Amino acid sequence: MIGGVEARHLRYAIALAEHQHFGRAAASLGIAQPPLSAQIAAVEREVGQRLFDRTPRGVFPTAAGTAFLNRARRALDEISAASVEAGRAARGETGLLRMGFIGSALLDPLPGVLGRFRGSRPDVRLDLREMSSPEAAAALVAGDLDVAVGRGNPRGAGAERLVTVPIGADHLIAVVATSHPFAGRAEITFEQLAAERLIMSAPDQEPAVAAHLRSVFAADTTALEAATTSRDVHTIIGLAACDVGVGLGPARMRLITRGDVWFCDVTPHFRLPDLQLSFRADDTSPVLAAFLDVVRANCRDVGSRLDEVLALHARRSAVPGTTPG
Amino acid sequence: MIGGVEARHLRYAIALAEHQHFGRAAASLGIAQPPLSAQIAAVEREVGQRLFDRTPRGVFPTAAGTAFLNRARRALDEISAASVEAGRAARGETGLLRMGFIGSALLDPLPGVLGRFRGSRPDVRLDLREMSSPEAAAALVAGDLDVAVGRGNPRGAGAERLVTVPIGADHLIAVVATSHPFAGRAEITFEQLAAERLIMSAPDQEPAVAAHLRSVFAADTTALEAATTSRDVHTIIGLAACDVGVGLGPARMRLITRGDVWFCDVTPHFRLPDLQLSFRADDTSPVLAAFLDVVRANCRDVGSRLDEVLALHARRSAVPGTTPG
DNA sequence: CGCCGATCATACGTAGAAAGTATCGCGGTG
DNA sequence: CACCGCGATACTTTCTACGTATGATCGGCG
Repeated sequence: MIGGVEARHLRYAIALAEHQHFGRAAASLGIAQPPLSAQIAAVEREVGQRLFDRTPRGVFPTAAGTAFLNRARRALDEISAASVEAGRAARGETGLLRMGFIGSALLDPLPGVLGRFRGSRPDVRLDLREMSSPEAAAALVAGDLDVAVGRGNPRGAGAERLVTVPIGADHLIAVVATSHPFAGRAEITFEQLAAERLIMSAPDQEPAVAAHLRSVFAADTTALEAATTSRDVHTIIGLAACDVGVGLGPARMRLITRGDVWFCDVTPHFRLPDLQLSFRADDTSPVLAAFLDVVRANCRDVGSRLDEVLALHARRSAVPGTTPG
Repeated sequence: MIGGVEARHLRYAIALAEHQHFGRAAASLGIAQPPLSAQIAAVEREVGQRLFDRTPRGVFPTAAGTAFLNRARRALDEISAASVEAGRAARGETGLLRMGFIGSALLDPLPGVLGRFRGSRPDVRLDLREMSSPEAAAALVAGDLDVAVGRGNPRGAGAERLVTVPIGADHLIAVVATSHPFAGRAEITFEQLAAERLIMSAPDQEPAVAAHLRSVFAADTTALEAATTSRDVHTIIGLAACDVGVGLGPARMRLITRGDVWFCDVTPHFRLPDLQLSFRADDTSPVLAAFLDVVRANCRDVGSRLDEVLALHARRSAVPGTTPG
C-alpha cells in the first residue's frame, strides 16, 4: 500500500506547521480539530515517521517533519503550477510552434506576423526553419512541423490532410546589377528577358514557381533551361549584383535595399503562385490557433477564405464541468 | 473550492497518458474503468481544461494535458521524495550539526570522531566553529549550536538544561624552544616552572584550566599573573618556539610535530579538566543522536557515564502505526 | 449498408474514509 | 489541588471514490 500520501495531507501538515497549534490550524483549514489530528496521524503512519512534536508549548516539526515539509511545499507548488500551466497551454500562451518557410516569406508577411505573435505570446518557443515548399509540406504531414509557409498547393502523400490558405499574392520582377543595361528602367518585357541569362529559384526547390514561369516562356524555354538556379532570394540578388545575369523573383524582393542592384517590373505583370500557409487539419494545438489568429489579423489581403477556414477551426476545447466565475 | 487537485488525480492522469487507454490504465491502477473516467473528468473540471483527447485510436494528452502532466510528474516525485527525505532525516542521515569546540580538541578526539561521523553520515552538513568553552556553552543554550566540545562544566544561565559528558582526559605538559635549557629533558617540575616566563591559554577564554593551574601554583601565582596568554594551542607552541617562554598546555599538544620545539612532562602529573561534550538535554535531533553514537564508539576511555547518558537519550521517535516489514 | 466489437461515458448502489460532535487524558498553572 | 488549555479518542454522519451494469458512439467488416 505505497504512495498513499495525498495532497490534502501535505496541505494539512503545512497548515499545522504554520500555526503550531492543531485547533487554529484546523480552523484555518475550515475543518474541526479531531479530523486534523486523524489526518496528521495518517501521514505519519504513511511516512513511517513522527513528523510533529506535540509539546505543551506548541506543535513543532521534528527533523523528519522539517525535511518532509520542505518537499511538501515544493510538491504543492508543482500541483498548483500544473493547473496554471495547463490553462496557459490551453490558451496557447506556452508551447512550441515549429514553422517551415521559404526565404522570400521572410521579406514580407513573416516579420509582421511573427513580431505580433511574439508580442502576444512571448512564452511560446518558436522553431523557425527555412526550407523549400515541398520539404515543408512533407515535414508538416510527418508531424515535424506545425505550420508551413510556401508557394503552391502541397502535393504528395498526406497532402489532403493539410489545410492551406493563401496569405499573400505578388508578381514577378527582375533584378539586375547597376551596370546592366536594364538598370534605370521601370519595366522590361518577357521578350527582353528571353534573350538574357537568367537567375531563378531551382525548379526542384520551388516547382510551383518553375511551372508558372515555364508556362510564361512557353514559346522558348531555352533561357529557362540555361538559367542559373539558387535556393534563396538573397543569393539570386547577390548573383544579379555580380552581373551573372538577370534575377527573377517575387516583388517583395524590393524590400531588400542594397545600392548595387536595380529592380524593375516585368510586363505584363505576371502573378506568381500565392504565398500559402498550411497546417494539419486535425491539429487542435492552441498555439496554432493563436498563431492563426495573428495571421488572420495581418493577412486579410488575399481572400476571405482565410477567415472562413480559421473560423471553422475555432477551438472545440469546451470543458464539461462548471465554468469558473 | 480551490486546490481540490489530489495526488491520486495526478497518478491517474499519468497512468492514462502512459497507457493511452482508459481500460488498461485502470487495470494498471487496480481499479475499474468507470472510476478512472470519473476521476479524470474530475481533474479536468478542477483544472478547467480538457486534458485528454479521446480519439478512436487512443487517448492522448492535449496541449494543456502535456503541460499538466509535466508538472504532475514533478509533483509526485516531490511527494515520494518527501517520505524518503523524512525517513533519512529521522535516521540522522541528512540535516545539520553545528559544533563549537576548543582548538585543542581538534588535536585528539575530533579528527577520529568527525572522520567516522562524516563516513557514516556523508550527507549531514557540518558547521564547525572554533571558540572558547564559555562561548560554546552560551551558544548551545541560545540554540546557535547543537554540540560543544570544551573543558569544564558549563556555567551560566541555562546551563542546567545541558547534558555534559567527559570524552577525554589528559594532563599538563610544557613546550619549549629547542634552544631552551629544558629541551631534551623528559620532565620538569612545577618548582622549575615557577621561575620561568609562562605562556598559557587566557583565563577568560578557558576559566576551568586557569582555575586549575592557579590551584597548582597556589604558593606563588606571580609567574601565572605575568604569563603571556593566547587563545589557541598552536599559538602557544609558536610562541614557545620563539623562546618567548615556556608553553603550558594539554598533553595532546604532542600530536603537533615540528622540529623547533621540545615537549616535556611536568611532574607530578597534573590532570587537566576533562574534555567535555555538551548538548541540550531536550534536543531530540536524530543527527545529534547519530553523532553521539559515534562519540560513544570512539571515546569510551573516560567513564561509563557516556554510555549511561547516551543510552538515556535513545530516541523516543516511535511511530504509532504499523511498522513496515 | 447494417451489424458487431471496442471504447468511453453514465447511472446507481455500496463501502470506506474524512468530517463533525462529544468526551477523555494529560500537563502546566494559579 | 482544582482548573484550564490542548490534543487524542469514541462514535456518528456525510461525502466520495469504487464497483457493476448499461448506454452512446465510432470504426471495421461482412
